[in-house]
Amino acid sequence: MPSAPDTHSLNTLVHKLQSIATLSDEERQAILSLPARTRILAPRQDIVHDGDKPSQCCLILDGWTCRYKMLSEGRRQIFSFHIPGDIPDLQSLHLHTMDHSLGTITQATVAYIPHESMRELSTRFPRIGEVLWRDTLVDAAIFREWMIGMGRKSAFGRIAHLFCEMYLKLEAVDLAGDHRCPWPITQVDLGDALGLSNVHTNRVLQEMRGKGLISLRGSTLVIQAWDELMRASEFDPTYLHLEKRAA
Amino acid sequence: MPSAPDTHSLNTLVHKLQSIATLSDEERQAILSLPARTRILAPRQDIVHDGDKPSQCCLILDGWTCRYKMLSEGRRQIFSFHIPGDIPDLQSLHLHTMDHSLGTITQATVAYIPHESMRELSTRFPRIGEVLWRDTLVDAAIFREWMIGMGRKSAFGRIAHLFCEMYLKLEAVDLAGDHRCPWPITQVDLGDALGLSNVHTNRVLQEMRGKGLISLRGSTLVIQAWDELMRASEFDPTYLHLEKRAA
DNA sequence: CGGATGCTTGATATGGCTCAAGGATTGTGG
DNA sequence: CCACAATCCTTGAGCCATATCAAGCATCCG
Repeated sequence: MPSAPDTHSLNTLVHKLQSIATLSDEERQAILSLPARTRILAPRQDIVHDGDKPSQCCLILDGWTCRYKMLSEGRRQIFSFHIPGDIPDLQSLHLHTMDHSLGTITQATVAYIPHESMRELSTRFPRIGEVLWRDTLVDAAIFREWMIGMGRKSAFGRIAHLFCEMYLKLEAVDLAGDHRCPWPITQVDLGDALGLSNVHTNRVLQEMRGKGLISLRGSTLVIQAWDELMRASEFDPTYLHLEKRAA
Repeated sequence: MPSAPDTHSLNTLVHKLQSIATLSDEERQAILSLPARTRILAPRQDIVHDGDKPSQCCLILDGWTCRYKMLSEGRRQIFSFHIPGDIPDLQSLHLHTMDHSLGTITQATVAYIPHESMRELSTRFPRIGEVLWRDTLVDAAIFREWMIGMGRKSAFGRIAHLFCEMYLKLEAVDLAGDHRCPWPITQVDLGDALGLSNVHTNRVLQEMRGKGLISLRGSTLVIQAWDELMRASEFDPTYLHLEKRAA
């Protein structure tokens, strides 16, 4: 019996999970046979809204999404950016009411997987349950790292740190390499993620460009001075808990 | 066969888990038969250190602890405060290297439970595994809420929000009531948790006292104006995902 | 009673915010 | 392929919330 072709949409998930853990052939097959309904969503569109009680989770196949919460007077906090392979609302499996929203940044292709199927899978293959749990724990580790930035780092350090983080996350699922990656995040989004105003975000980015540390044009980020950005932002990738590191 | 007396140290855990989920008698019994080695630790002492690879987790029976990370030049970020019933390093079950430290705030009594026993328990009682997973998800929800504070709220709002949060967490395990709770957190700790200097923390606390919103003396916090603090900090307890709410 | 720890105060400095406007890109419909 | 709208980026000026530095005071505990 031939295995599913590499274009199978759930391969995206297998690939991602293998970046943070090891799976057996049997487990891989089990994941690939999950039921999934695929949809294409426009940019800046909500997938799940604060207060919802979802009965499915959402696997990102293409495009970027973010989790965020709106406050009074139009203030917004973005908690995380998500890329293909991520299940940004995996937590809804065990926290039944959403305490924040999930929306697209770019146009995005997503696969909806019923909670019921995820639960069955975790019961039949406890190891997969553990890996999914692990994924939500890595999410939490990233939250903590953002807290360090917002609590104790300069705007420069926060932005540099996020560049390093997203680059490694993209690289782990083969969406980046050579210190170059897609960057569809606007300066307003970036500010809302890092607790900065758009004006200040803009000025720091110009400083980075001026010093030749990065180039950021046409939705592509090039990290020209990786070591310098890492040093300046006190970036240590341990918290990403990546299992396999690129060469 | 009589059930374990209420003084059984693992009752602390059962009590806490029942504040965020429902357990059957059988599950309760299974938790109570976990093996645990109990120790008393001095204040300001590390329990697990950044970089460790623990083989057990640590249930708080008495006292307060916090998770934190040290940065260059003595800067520190505290990620969370933990109280009796919490297992602050539960994540080490699936993230094998600690990316931060766990230490005591006050003198504390802790019970060490081997990872192996936790894994067995989760396998024999998948429902308990789910509840533990859920607990780590609530942790992450609290991280997100702190991110909102540090990214988008004033010092006043952050402190007020933390007061509301800790009061409800303590109340959920019967350690607070009547808008009064223990508060062993120094002003330096509070600043390190919320991304503030100790000087500014002090001034905001005085403002709160001056306005008659709180009283904070001798390690006891009294929230005199609950509604006002909730309003000013945009506090909405949904993110704590408490199952049973006090009357 | 003395040392340690934590709290309070004043003075000064600054990183980042707000407001406001103009310029550059990008995507879209004709 | 152009024109226009929408979105995003950039710039300047002024200000404020919070940081830093430095010292003295209060409280707790052995």
